[in-house]
Amino acid sequence: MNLRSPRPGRTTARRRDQARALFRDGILEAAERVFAERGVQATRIQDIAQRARVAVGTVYNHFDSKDDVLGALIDERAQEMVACLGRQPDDPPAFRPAFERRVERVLRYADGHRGFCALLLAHGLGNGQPDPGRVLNPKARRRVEKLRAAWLALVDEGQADGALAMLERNQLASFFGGAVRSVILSDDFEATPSLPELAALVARLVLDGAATRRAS
Amino acid sequence: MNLRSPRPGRTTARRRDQARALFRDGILEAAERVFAERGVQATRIQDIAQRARVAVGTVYNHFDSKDDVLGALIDERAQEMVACLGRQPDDPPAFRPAFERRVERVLRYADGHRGFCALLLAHGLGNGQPDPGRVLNPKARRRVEKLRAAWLALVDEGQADGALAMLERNQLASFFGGAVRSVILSDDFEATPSLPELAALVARLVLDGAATRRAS
Amino acid sequence: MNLRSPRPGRTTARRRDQARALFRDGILEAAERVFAERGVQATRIQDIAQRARVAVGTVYNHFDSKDDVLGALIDERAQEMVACLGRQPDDPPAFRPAFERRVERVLRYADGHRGFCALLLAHGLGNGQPDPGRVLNPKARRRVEKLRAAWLALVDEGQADGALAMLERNQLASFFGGAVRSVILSDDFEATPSLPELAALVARLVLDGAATRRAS
Amino acid sequence: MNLRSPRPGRTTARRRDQARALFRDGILEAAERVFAERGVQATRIQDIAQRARVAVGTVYNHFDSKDDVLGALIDERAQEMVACLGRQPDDPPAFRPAFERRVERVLRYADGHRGFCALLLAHGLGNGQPDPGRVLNPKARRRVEKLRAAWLALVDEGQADGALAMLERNQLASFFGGAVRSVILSDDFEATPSLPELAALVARLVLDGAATRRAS
DNA sequence: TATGAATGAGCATTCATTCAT
DNA sequence: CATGAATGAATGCTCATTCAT
Repeated sequence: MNLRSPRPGRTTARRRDQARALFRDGILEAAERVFAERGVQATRIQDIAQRARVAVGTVYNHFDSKDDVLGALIDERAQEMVACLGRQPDDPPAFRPAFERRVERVLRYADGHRGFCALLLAHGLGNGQPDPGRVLNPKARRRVEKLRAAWLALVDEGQADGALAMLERNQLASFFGGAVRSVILSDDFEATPSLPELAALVARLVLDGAATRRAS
Repeated sequence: MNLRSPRPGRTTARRRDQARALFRDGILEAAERVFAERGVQATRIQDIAQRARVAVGTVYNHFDSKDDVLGALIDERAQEMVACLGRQPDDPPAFRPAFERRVERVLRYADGHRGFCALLLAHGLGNGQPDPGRVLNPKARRRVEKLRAAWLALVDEGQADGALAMLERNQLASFFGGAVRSVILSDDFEATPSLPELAALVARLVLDGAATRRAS
Repeated sequence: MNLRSPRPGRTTARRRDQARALFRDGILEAAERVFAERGVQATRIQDIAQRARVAVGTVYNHFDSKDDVLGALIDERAQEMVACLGRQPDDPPAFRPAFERRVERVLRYADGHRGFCALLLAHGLGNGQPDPGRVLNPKARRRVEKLRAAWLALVDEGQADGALAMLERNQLASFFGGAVRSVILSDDFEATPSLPELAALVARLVLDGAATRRAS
Repeated sequence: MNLRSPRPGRTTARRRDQARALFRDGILEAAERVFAERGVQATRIQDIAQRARVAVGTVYNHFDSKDDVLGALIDERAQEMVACLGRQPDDPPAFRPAFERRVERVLRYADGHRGFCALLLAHGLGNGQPDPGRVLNPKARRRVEKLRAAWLALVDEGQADGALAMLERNQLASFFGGAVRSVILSDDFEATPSLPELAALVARLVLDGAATRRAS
């Protein structure tokens, strides 16, 4: 029963795994685009397959179901966004400039994945609220908790630093996430030349508010 | 063929119109709930009909299609929200307290229609951004422009008053809308005892920011 | 239980019957038009009602069902066509000129009811064949047997007269009916100025054939 | 993503195409029967699928819609009927015997597809008249123009040959088509033993008429 | 009796998923 | 493993018929 194909050598196996990964990534990338264009529910597996230049069956060779594709996509992308949001070694020590840098990284990431971010944030994922409309299955929802946690960690850091008012941390996290979401979704986002400037704007709005600064 | 029996008296006609309106409102209310629970796409006409204790065909006697139900719902509810957002005669003259009052009205409205607000805002309608995922048809999208306009009007008022910084008005409108959305969607929303307090929180965050106020 | 409305006098009753008949005829006339325009199956009761400027329920006050409307229509119109087809007192005694007169009457009738004739004949009713497609219910089919019988009677008469070859009578009846049907449905029918000429053409084709007459 | 496995060999591809064609033909054949039995409008896609021993979805893998099935059916069958109607190499040179042969071929074809012919001719397609009742969509109607053209060509041929009287060609084509239709639909059609005899009858009726031949 | 809104069975069509090749 | 046609449950919408007014 096992005579037919001698166990492939390491090299062969690795090559095969690479091929698998290529297919998988291709499908995810295609899914990201089509989801962004048409919306999750309106996207048919066939659309994803076509965009990935792959047969329908192939999608099912790599994912269990349509929901699984979405789950994997969120999983992967959320992880990347969490990385952007986290403090990095060369970030300035003070909260505010570090905050700007982190927001800037998020914006830069969103620049290449606006479609995904639109979806992710439109579903309330950007700030951890419940998912209105249950578009996501429970599995996928659990996966975005990491993102919510990242926002909370940021808030905690700011409060520990003394830079943020001691308001309820969930409220603050939502407020921050919502502000970033607003900017990403704004029509100006694509047109704006400078990401650092945009990050500074977010920081100013979020930290100092929109009111005119009282003299004195 | 024009042998019609004498047209029904005014009273009869009025009563019939009232019955019509009752059915229509019942369907809309049912739709609002089911949409909120299951999401627009996942909601079947039959679900709406069942919830409204009405036959499927009856839904189609009052609306052209599923999309039309959503459109009418948005139309009606958006109008109400716009009314909340507008300045009213007995609002205080100064911008900030008036702003709090207006936000409070929005929150109070959202309290009874959280499902709708979740949907409306989840689709980016709260601040006029493009609709990621095309869940709404163009007709419905046009209808929420009124809501966007209401936010813009509020911003303009604040800037004219000198209370708001002269930042880009679209950005500010998005920022305000996003903040309110965050609060409404937050888990704490239902638990919170006092709407005025919540409105004050929103106003503080949005106008003064989340940073600790520097002494001096 | 019967005190309420004293039995109406004869005059009242007659007037009411007249009104009933008006409604009934109006509906039938409307049905004839709509059936002809859209086809039987594609016609909705509501279409008939609208055309008759009557409520849907009214149609059901006069007919049992959609099929019943069609049945009554066929019944009435077939009777009229049978009358056209029958020999009348002032028809010439010889078969051929009488035949022309009878065909002319049919054509004249069809001129005002082309829609009905198209339908009737399209369903094989003009010459008694079975109804391909079972568009008609058995009841209605039985009703058009009268029309088939009229054609057969005409054939019998011709054969008794010695004017028609002794071919199978059903075949001949179908042949005659088909020829008339062809003319009625032809695009030229409406354009043709003279009905007698057209009747003569039918007679010539049907009796003498389309071949060039051999000199001799 | 273009990592396709080597495309299947020619043999495989051909076999697959054959399978496709088998399904398609099976569906068309099933449709022909069910359409004939129940009528086009009364036939549900599910009926066709069941008769073809195929799933509903499979019908839609081969055709766009119910109308498309009818269109394809007409397209295919009309083409075959046109072939029967056309002059063939070994047809006798003289018009009348050739005409008989051609009619005989049509009758022979109709013998195996009486259902289709009933439908086709019931819709006035046998001789090009307008379609009473709009049962066919425009696409399908265009497809039967070929059949009408074939009848017209036959008439032209006969007139050029001097065998047919110089009556209006459309009228003659309708007359010929109607006569053949009458025979096919007649109850005797199935019972008749000899197709050549039937063809001769049609020819006699159509060319020489039904009148008794006057002695000299 | 006329009216017209309510009803719900019925049907065309879609699309996630399977599986033979 | 890739492929893509087959599958059939699911769903939006229609329309003949009923019935309270």
